[in-house]
Amino acid sequence: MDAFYTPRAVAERVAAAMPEDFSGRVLDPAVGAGALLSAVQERFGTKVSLYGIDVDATVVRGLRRAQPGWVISQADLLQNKAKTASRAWRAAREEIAAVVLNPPFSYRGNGGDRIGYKEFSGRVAPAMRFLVEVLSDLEPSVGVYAILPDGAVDAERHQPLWEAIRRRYTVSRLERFKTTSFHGARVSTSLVRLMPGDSYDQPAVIRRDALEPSLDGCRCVEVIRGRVPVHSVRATVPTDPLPFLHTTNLRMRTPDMVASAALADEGPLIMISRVGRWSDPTLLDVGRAVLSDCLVALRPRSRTQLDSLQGSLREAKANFLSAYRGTGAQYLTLAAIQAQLEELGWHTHVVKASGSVEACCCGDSAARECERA
DNA sequence: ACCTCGACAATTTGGAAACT
DNA sequence: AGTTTCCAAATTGTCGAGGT
Repeated sequence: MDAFYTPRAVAERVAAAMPEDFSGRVLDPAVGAGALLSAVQERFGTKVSLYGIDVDATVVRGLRRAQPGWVISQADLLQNKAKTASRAWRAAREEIAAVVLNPPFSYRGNGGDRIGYKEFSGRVAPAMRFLVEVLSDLEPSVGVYAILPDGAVDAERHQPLWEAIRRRYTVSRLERFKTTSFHGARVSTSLVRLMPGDSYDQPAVIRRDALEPSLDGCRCVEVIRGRVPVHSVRATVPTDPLPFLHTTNLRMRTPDMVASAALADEGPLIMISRVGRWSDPTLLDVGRAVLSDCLVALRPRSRTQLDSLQGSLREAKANFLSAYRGTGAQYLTLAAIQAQLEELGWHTHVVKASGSVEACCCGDSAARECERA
């Protein structure tokens, strides 16, 4: 299990987020060195009683010695039996005012544990599993204050779970911490508050499929996620070489690698970086090239559209900048790219990399425009 | 001869307490 | 702080056995 304990400065922000007149029981189910509870104690003094749980027996022993006034239990929060048997958890079930939480983030890839919470069921990152453990068994009257990796907050596959949580809690992201806030790691995290009571009066996110398609002339654009990882290009010498384009080439302009023509996409393409940071869209105006899996290419239908698409992208720069998400490296999902483009009045059509150019996806009247263009 | 199902392979896609 | 690499689950494609 990872042990990235909460730095003092972060813990203080968590305590500061709690209401001024707060009092009652506070539980930290992943207490570690006790930084969060210490900060709460410093702010609220004798108005609070403090409970902690940790899986690490050494940590628990140390904390019990250092804080004789706290109730500290040793248990694995993800083991139902051990959890429910622990003194701290039982006390919290009886009555709890607030839960403070800095769960383990440790996670790579798209996996995670399959969990259920109310109407949600699916795979989630460990941090979310910790949060759900709390929510499914405890009813903190004031709320939950959790430090979560941005990936857990923003990941597409966690949205149905957040939806289920929002039905019962008002969820707010109170603060984004600096990526350097945790010692020995660079990670994007946020302070998220869950207050009992649903948050459905908050402005809902506009769903893409709820938007009216704009049919004023053809504004079709194909969205292509590159499919070739850099390492696979380095490992092979193609017999039919075409330029290989990677995020590094967006600024350098001149491709410095080649890959097999079988993997190439037909131009003209406007390329944006899927992973990394937004840089001005780069136009590849002639011929074909192979796209790295860190790039997304936009392919409009005609030269006039090419210009107007570039204009749209320039205009929407700020929106694209804020659409990048992630705990570590920032990235755009295909859905996020589509949402941005649709907002600008483009019809998007995700097509496979190195496939053939597909038929126009507009409505009938606009399709005729396309053919003329 | 044709359809269905399931195992396995290949590709696609989101994502990373990362890397430089 | 900005960026690079490439992983692993999810999804899609395919192939053959067995049923109709």
